[in-house]
Amino acid sequence: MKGPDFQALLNPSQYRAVTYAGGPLLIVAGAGSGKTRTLVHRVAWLVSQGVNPAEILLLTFTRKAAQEMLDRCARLVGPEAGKVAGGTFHALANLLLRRHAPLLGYPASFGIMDQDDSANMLAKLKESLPADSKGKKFPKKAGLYSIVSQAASREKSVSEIVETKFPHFREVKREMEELADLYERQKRASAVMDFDDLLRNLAKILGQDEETRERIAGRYSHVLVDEYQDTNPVQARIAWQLGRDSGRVTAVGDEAQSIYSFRGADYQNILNFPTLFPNAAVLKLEENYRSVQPVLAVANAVLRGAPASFEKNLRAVREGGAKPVLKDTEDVTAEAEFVGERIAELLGEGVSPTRVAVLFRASSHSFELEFKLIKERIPFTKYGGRKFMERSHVKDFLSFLRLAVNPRDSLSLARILELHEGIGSKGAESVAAWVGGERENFMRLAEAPFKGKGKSAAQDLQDLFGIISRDGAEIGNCLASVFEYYEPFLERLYPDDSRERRNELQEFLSMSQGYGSLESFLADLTLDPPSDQKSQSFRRGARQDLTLSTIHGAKGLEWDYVFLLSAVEGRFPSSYVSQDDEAEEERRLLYVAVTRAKDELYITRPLMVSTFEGWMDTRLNRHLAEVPRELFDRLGKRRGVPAAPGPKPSAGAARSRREGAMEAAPGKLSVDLPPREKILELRKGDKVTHVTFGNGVVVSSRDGAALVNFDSFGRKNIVFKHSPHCLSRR
DNA sequence: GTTTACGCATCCCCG
DNA sequence: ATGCGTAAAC
Repeated sequence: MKGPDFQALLNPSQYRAVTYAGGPLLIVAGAGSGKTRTLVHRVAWLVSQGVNPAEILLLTFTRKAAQEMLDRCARLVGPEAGKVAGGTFHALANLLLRRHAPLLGYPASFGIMDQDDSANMLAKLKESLPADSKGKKFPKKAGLYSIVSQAASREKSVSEIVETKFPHFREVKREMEELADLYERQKRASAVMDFDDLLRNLAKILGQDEETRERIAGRYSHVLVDEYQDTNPVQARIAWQLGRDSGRVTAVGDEAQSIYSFRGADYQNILNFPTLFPNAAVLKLEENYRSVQPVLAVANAVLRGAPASFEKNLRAVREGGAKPVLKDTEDVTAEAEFVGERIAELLGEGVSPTRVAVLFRASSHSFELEFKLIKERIPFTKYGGRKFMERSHVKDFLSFLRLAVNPRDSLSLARILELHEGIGSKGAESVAAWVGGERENFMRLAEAPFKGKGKSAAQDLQDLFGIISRDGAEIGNCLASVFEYYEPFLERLYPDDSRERRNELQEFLSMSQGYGSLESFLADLTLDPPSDQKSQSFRRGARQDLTLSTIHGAKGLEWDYVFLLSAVEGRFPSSYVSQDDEAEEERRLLYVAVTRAKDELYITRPLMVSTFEGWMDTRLNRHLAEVPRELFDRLGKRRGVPAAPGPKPSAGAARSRREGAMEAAPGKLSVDLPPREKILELRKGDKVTHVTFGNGVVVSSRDGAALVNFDSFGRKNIVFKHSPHCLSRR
């Protein structure tokens, strides 16, 4: 087969990597060095060399990334590239386990739990721990999940994780072990796997059954792994199990961009690649095509203080360009003003919104900006939220479907039962226990020990499941039946916005088009959840908008103009950071953020932020503080700025508090809290007026916020410490 | 003993 | 807005 002229399309180091014909290969690719390009061309090159595309396995971080790469491949070598097996480790595991899970005693129709499910199961199991552990300080459910999952994905014991990562929960180490044990058992009894199980169980099969391993590994003559720095030890093991026979393994990554340790990723993986695969070649890509030199200078300065690794030396190919701007603003409102204004300016100059992105550490950091953008009527799309699948009506709805596929899924059963009036957690538990994970029992649910008011649910449920868990039931019919059954619950549970929620559920009908089985539809929904529909303001054509994204969500992407919000201690790095390794991860995160920018980079720093304790002075992000000041253009360095002019109606209220401008230089700054009496002090029963909601009565209040029962809007929580003028006593 | 209602705190990144 | 813990209602 004749392929494209690779030599002409690539620089010499990329070309070497693309056409490397030996054994294991590690491509250490600095930010913007054409990593994806190289990987895409390598796949294309393999195909052009006559390798059967179906024998190429391309493992990526997200499903979308795989799809995009294969599309690009197809443009190089034709539709053949579509036969390449591409996807995430989890998707691969799902695929293989559907066939091989019975080796581990799982039915092929096992369910998949998302993080929320896992956390809920753990929280429920916590209740059943022996009595002597009651009263001790336990992690909350998110913490439970984090501990158990980190243990699984790092191949460590729960005790070890507690000792090293959660030392403050050392007293309940034994209980955590016990809990993890119960969790394993319940998952098995329910025939469900969590995200870690998918990987672990695949690794287990590949490890314990040599014949199966050889057969599976034999299917793939070439294995390529993208974003290798964000693999966890189990994933590295899988790569090894699949690739060690042929030795034809290519890993691509950049240890400086490893930002997923909270998920068990370990950048040691990439450092250890040459050990895992002896005689691996290590090739580096060090030319940066993306950013102008001044942006890269900041990026390199951020990395300077990092522990040594592969010693890359990133060189900017592009010359010229402006220094990144480091902008001090009074507070987050002023920050949003500044960013919003600058974006409006850019768009006014004719810059396409798709060339602009705003990045931040945490989703909530963009709230003020979202306000501002809506006010300015600038459409944006926010990435990084995955709320949709977490909404309770979505979980309710999916529980029906899961149960239809997998009658052993007692968690889903309990969730459904508890929807009904008169059935609470105890009632649900006793019914679930009666079913005992037996399909026959499940199919005659009406005979289960329902009590009191709950009895009326029994027959209806049995009828429903009689329809939807029949073999060969049409997906569309199943969805419609569940929809019909669930609709009355929507009305009862969410009287305020049942319409909207109904519409969201309706989306499932179209989403399910093209799926052959309910099982594969559910697996896809869990492994590749649709993003939050509500976060897309003005809901217009998909990729037309300005991008708002978490830094994590911006991984691998680039824009001409990049804004980074709130680069201050407590927000970024987040206040969670306590250990050195966590701080180092924040450094890499900053590096990722900075290297997303091609032409212009703006970093903003609100000098004050409000926390639950009140207004606090901020310090610059510690890693930015290490960067020589002369590498930045320092706009708005507030030296002797006069007091803000008189009381402006809106933002002025927050602003005028800070009369006597702050010096931006580091050091101790006086906390400039507003005089006490300026904050409205409210108590229960006070009559108030709100600019938007009109008259109401205070139900309860704490510092700077109040729950108010409005005459015509009902109950609302008003946080007025940011905007005191909104609410007044009458 | 269970369920439900209500007040209260919390709200980071993701397959 | 959502979820958790506690108090009132069933």
